Amino acid sequence: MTESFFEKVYNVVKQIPFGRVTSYGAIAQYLGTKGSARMVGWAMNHSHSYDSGIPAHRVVNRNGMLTGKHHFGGPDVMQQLLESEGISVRNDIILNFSKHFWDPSRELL
DNA sequence: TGATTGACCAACT
DNA sequence: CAGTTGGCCAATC
Repeated sequence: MTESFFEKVYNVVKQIPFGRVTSYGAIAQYLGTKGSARMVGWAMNHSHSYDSGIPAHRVVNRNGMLTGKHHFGGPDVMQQLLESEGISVRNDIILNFSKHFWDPSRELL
């Protein structure tokens, strides 16, 4: 397997169930490197260049805040996508974030 | 080729 | 309690 770190990130993000969200740090922790959470965000930034089918909108920061909403082509696109999956977003923050939170290292194995 | 940055997180001061 | 620093990996300057 010659998959790079960000390729693994894409692999995990694709496995996020519908109506669920996760955090950059959770993915990084699942990969075994919590410090590379920034890398996850970077990978998401170029996710469209690797595979357009990556639900990057399901990945937010630890606070459930839509930090990278501006990278979806619009400041409200990410929120609309999340609400479209039944996730309530208010003030760029996911409501009941813990409820929709999907931890790859816990649910996925 | 060395230095800087990046959609982060946790710990330390 | 708020601001700073360290850490991780890869890409860009």
